[in-house]
Amino acid sequence: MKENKKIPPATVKRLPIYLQCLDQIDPNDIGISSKKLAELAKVNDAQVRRDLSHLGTLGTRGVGYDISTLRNQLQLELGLVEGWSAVIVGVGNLGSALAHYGGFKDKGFGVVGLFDDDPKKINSQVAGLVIKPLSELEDYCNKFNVAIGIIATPGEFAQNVADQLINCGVRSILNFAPVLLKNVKDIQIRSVDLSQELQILSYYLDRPILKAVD
Amino acid sequence: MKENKKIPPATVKRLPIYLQCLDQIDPNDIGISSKKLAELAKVNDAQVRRDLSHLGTLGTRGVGYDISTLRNQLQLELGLVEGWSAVIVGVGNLGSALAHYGGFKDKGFGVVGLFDDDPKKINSQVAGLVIKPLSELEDYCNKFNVAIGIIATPGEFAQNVADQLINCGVRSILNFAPVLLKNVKDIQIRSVDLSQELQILSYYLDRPILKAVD
DNA sequence: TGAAATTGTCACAATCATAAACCAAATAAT
DNA sequence: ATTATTTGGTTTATGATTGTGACAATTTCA
Repeated sequence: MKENKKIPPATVKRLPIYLQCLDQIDPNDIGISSKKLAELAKVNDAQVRRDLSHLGTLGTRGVGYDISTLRNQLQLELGLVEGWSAVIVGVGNLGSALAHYGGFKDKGFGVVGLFDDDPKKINSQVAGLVIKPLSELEDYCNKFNVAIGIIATPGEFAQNVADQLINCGVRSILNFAPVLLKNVKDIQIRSVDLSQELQILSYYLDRPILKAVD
Repeated sequence: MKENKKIPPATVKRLPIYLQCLDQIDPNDIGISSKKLAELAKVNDAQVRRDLSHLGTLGTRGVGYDISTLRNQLQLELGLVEGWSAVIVGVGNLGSALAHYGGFKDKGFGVVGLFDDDPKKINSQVAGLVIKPLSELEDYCNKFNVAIGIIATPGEFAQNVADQLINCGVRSILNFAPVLLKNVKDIQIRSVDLSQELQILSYYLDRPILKAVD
């Protein structure tokens, strides 16, 4: 399949999973079959082949996929080689946890700034970064060319923070506040609502026969 | 639509959103139309009506939905009135943040225990709870009839912890560790992988024309 | 009574997952 | 070297799930 074609959203969501699976296999292995990868990723093997075919012709018939080629291609397709910079706004418990989270750096993201408007927090350090007031957000975003804003404020401030981020040129937002942010053209927003996840689990708790998805 | 029928997963995922939207509207309002609710939830209004029709005939033609009835029905359907108990395993930065997170209690979930095997953490307090070693997990689960386990350990321990939780009778798991947990029959598992969310955003950063979904 | 508002539901279109059929490459056997 | 076999990529087909437009049915209000 051609590489310039649009990749279906359902596939995009699985690409990071495949990447994760590659990190879990024996580092001595040099190749992997779609069947094996499907097993690790817990999806159908036909799905794996089809998903990967969107990235170009990566596999070798009769052999499988070369692991390092596959990893490179996944990273390339996902833009993980771009070294995107991120800021975290709201340095409470969750924001602080996110600042310490090593998984971001591993995947090529750099948290370059922490912001909070609580005077008690400003100028204190978390995870090696000094917390700044939001008034300095714009300078930071320009200086570091920040592409991603992570919102970990209480719900009531989230929309305002999002507006400010967008205003500063941030094009993608990962929102942990329990509110639905306004949709803005050309701005990517993903929300993670911890309590919603529990609620979905709760639904299926009452109905043990059914299976949750996604 | 009949109430005993299976609700499509895509709908189940939206029910908590509708509930969230109800909390955002003027407390003096007594009713709401599908159009208004759709606007708040950022979905199509036909979708709202169809989703809600799965809960029974709640609305009144020509009028709309009674807010308190709707809220009650959503809470009932999602099992939020059951008062499920949860434990958090892994009290690092993220686990600690989750322990402090108020959104769980608001929705009827109670965090009744924190567990960690780091000797330095055991017996210290976080969010009013004393951290216990995993050896006490089973007693706790029996005593409090724990239904939900929240895993916030590093990836390498997650599968082991999940096995232990299941062994202790926990039927639902919310996993924050960056690993895919084994699928077990009759056990509900949802995973939230922070770095994966960023990776999906990253894909669309390179392609500003497309829009991320979900 | 008639017009406006709004629901519940059907029908259709789009997306998606899975299975099947087919084809290409590599390896093993002769 | 040739052929058979295995592996697996690619394409097509099929069925399931999902989202959305349309509209009859019901209620309110003037």
